[in-house]
Amino acid sequence: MGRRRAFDEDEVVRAAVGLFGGRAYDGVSVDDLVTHLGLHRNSLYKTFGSKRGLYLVALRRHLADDLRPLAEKLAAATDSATVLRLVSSADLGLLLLAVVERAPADEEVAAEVTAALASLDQAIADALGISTELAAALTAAALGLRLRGNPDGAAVALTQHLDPLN
Amino acid sequence: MGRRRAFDEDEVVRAAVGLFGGRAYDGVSVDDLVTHLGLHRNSLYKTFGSKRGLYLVALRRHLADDLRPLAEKLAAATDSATVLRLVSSADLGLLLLAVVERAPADEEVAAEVTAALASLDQAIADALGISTELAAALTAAALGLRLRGNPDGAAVALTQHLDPLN
DNA sequence: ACTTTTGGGGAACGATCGTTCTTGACTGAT
DNA sequence: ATCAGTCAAGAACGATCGTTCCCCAAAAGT
Repeated sequence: MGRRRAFDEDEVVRAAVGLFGGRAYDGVSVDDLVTHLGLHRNSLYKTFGSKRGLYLVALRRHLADDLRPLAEKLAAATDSATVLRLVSSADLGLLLLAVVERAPADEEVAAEVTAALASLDQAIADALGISTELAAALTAAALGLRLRGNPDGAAVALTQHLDPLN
Repeated sequence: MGRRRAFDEDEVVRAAVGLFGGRAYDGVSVDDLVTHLGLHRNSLYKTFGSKRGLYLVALRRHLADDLRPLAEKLAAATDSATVLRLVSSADLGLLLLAVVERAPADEEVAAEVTAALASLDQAIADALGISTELAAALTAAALGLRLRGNPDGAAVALTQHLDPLN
């Protein structure tokens, strides 16, 4: 019973991932969300409870859609060059912003991204047969490269000076 | 002529570095600034023009006070382990936030942090006698470690698998 | 002593923030 | 045909945002 929704919840969440991944949490207003996601204010609050609620759903979706596939691709990697290339070129804008900007202010976000990064570390450690410490360092290095916009040759130069590791 | 200031501009800017380095730009309100910096609203606007003006001054001060000394310490470094340790343990909270959160929205901030990171790269390249590409990768890796809160053993594990480089 | 200049105190501005309310349109079940 | 329940449209809420105004206090120059 009742009227049918005029918006697709999946599309809305994906679009929210794009918006929140592009600028800071406080830089995205509810007006922005309503305008760009194509749903009404009421529907937003009915469906997600609050702006933060939508953000959390978008973050989890980002991790499920963009991070899990990355971890699966990493499982097939056999050297650190591939790992660095895969991680630093992945679409992880929202994760990066979440780590730097939201996690310090929102412990639910902090728990989410900590677990996500840990699973990334584990995937790398398993794929290359290395320690989780070293895997965590590789993840960190890749995120750092991503953060700097992958300066030309940096990733290549780094892997050229890394041991075969495994 | 005129009345003397009841606040120390240096102290105010340093305190602003601390505030802006602790949470996102939009997460620091003018009320927060006025309360924690110990100067009046009027004085803030008289002295710095706007919240953004104070932010820019604080950012430049952060780079001058915290990044330049780091570059000087780096000049004495002879191996990548020292570089990673120095950079990843430096107090670069504001720089990190600026890169991830403000630079995409404020091109003056973007120019500032790009130049700062480039000078860091150059200092590392000069100290170790390596290419700027590799130095940029080291900077990125150190920032990534810093971003993850320097997980135990990660930096050590990474350097153990790096060539002597030079 | 008087003027001039600058800084601090505090209220207030319009704009925008996230959120909620009211109303009416739509649709499936009775 | 009627009812119950969901959604959309849009105005409006109080709170907070960055910024400005007015007034008086304090100190330097004449």
